[in-house]
Amino acid sequence: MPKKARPKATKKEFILKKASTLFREKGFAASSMRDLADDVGLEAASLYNHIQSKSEILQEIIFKSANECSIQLEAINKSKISSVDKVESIIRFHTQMMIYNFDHYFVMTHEWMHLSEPYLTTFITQRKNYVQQFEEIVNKGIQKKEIKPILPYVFVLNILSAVSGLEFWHRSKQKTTPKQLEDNMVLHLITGLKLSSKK
Amino acid sequence: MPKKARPKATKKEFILKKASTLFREKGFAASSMRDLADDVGLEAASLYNHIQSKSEILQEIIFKSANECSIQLEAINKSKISSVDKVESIIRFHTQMMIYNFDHYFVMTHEWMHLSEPYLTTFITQRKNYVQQFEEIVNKGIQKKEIKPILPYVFVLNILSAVSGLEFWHRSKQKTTPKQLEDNMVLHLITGLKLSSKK
DNA sequence: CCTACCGATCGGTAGG
DNA sequence: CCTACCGATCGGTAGG
Repeated sequence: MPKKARPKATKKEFILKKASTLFREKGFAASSMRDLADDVGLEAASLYNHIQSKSEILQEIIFKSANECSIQLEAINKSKISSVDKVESIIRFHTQMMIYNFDHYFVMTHEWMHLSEPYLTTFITQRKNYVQQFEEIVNKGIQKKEIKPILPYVFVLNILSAVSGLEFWHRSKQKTTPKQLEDNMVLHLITGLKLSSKK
Repeated sequence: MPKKARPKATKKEFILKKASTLFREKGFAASSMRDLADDVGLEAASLYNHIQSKSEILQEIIFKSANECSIQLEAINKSKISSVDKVESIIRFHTQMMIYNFDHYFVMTHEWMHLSEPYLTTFITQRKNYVQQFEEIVNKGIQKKEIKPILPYVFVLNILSAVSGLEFWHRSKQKTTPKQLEDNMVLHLITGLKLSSKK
């Protein structure tokens, strides 16, 4: 018989999952540990056998998504495809994150400001690096005449926030498949709206 | 001598302005009335001579922006211009809202879920109508072959959330003029990213 | 994992 | 517009 079984990992993940849904719906500050305990099916005090603090929960939710984003961008950036195709890959990747890790992704994009130090600074730095790396891809595309001369950060921020706005879709009846959604995101954000470009 | 002077209107507006900045920075739930009182330069209790409750402040901030959006959309919709030009007008209008009424607009898009009833229901209904009206413009453009066959709500939500993502720009050094920003928003969201459309 | 409880802080009121 | 204060709720701990 081992000294300690460890069902904690599983239970902790369950708590994190419930917390990510709760934080998305009510926001971090308006969510109490008693709310969370109700969702999990425990008394509030019992949560502290699995997690250290309310802050820790937010940190784990946010950095799980943030690190995945960073890793994916790195991988896309290294691949030998055109700049436009890299941008397309990033749009598809973010759209998928939003669809399949909705709560985590949403909490990352909307609640990061409630991180405590030093995590807040870490996150801001990580995000800044992410945006710069993305901008660099756009810049190279402009130099190679693949991409029109647009302000790179406008394009980058438009994409990142357009994706996080898909919450509406997610809440709604989902009459569209994830694939359709992804294709339409690419269609709009890369080729624009106009049918003929006579102007 | 009149029975009552009325400096209240001015003071209340000052409180609302301070509150909109505070709510944008910390979120509604994490902002206390003591925080707000500090910013305004009063004791917390004294705020209640000018406003009725914390909820009321949020309501006034949000519906001021929401009503302005609804009125503007109505006006644009009635004007005799092409569908694409209507969409462009809406993009420019929202970008301007974000630039010049940053705090109010941001609080509307990020904190509306903290409205209490019946205001919450009113807001959700108003927003739904707004999106539907916008979608209708896109739909007509598709029928008239001005706009490519895209899912209208994808396009509409992309635009609305892209604008609210410009917070980053707003916080930054603003090396771009508002006019440049507006033009780039239109450039991206209407004509896309690609230089040549050979594909 | 629960009961019992802590000090701190919350939105808001009484009274002047 | 302030002092003084209210009941409620917060994140978290002690002890078993």
